Amino acid sequence: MPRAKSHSREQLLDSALSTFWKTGYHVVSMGDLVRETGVSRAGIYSDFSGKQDLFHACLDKYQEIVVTPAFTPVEAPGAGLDGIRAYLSNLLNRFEAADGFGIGCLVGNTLTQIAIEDVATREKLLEHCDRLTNGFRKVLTRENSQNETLTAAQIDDLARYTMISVQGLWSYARLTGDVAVLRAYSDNLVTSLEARLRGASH
Amino acid sequence: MPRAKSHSREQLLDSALSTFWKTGYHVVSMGDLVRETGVSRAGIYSDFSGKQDLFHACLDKYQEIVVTPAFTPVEAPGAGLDGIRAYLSNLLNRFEAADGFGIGCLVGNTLTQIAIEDVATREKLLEHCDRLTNGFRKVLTRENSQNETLTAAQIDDLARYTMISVQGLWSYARLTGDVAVLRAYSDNLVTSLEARLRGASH
DNA sequence: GACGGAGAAGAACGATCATTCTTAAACAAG
DNA sequence: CTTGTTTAAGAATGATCGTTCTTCTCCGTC
Repeated sequence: MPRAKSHSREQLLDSALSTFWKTGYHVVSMGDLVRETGVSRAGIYSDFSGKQDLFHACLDKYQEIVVTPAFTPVEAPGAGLDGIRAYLSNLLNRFEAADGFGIGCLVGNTLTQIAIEDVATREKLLEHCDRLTNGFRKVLTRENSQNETLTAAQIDDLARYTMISVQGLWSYARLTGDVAVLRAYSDNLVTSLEARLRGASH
Repeated sequence: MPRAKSHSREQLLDSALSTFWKTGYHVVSMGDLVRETGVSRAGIYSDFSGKQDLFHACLDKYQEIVVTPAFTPVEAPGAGLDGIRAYLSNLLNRFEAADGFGIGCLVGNTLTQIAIEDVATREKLLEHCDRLTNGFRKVLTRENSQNETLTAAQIDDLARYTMISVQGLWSYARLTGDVAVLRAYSDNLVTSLEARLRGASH
């Protein structure tokens, strides 16, 4: 009968995820991961084929334990603009609780760290962005269905606009510790969505 | 009499800048820099005390040869929203000319790459963000002076909103090769500024 | 032509990287 | 307790990192 593993793959992933998230893929060394996760080198290599494999697993874990819970208000059936407000508000609350400079979004951080040629990683990042865009699109489509102020193409652009703006928010969150600035940004974003849906361009 | 240097410090900086910009600080090795710049290791170390010193000089050079020319329409005396439009349009044209995935903004890329503790670099990035914010604030203040639709504090927030949105734009530019998506984002950004200045929140 | 000094080139260095391998401890089965 | 198997731990490895140093070439001067 095989011995039970002394370390949990899930705990390893949790710990590695937060290390990659905070510090970035290239700066994190296997030695760092051994120290942070408490799992030996052999333990890590028995579960993953290498650093990149572990990182890709962390990207999946990030979707599971960070994005999915945070994005629930947007992806919930029947969600409206309030869902987007709740999503942003939750993220800002967590930023505030962290007390200090933010670590941004793992996906956004990775975006600027990976090589142009790394198509496997890029694919994962695109999936994340599409997920956000799709969530926003559903909400905006629903909000637009009453007045039909905007065309489907405009809703499409506005959904991507929201997604990219969120990327900007988390990017800048790495630079500032001032949650008020981020809240002001978030408020302005929601305000501009409201204005567009109300038909402010006419 | 000292011999003339065979390499130009400016050309070295130009070449190093584009290498850092494309690939990122940590991934670029001194060997890469020697190959890309055509300057020997000794040549580089005679002009700069090390990799980080060279990188900081590249950040300055970036301001000089990238940000300043691109941002002229916004910083020009008397510039209005058209200045912001021209600024965004110029950047997108350059993106399109590059033909492929964008390399984003060196400052935005660096944001997610540096360690939280690297205060010297962080300071330089903050300066850049403040410069953008100040430029946008002047334009928005001017546009707002006619109707006084917004308070000074609101203009402040809107200026930062614009700056952060631009960060998001360049962040996502690393992921997509589709300039139409970026143009749509840029259009939406300007539209939302117009709407706010017109007083769409009432 | 000979000499002196400065710059270019890249070999050399210690440190550290991701990965592999060796070794020993820990547990189930008999 | 003994044996067999599987894991954990960290030493070993080759590659590569940023940096330094040596070597050689080049050029102005006498």
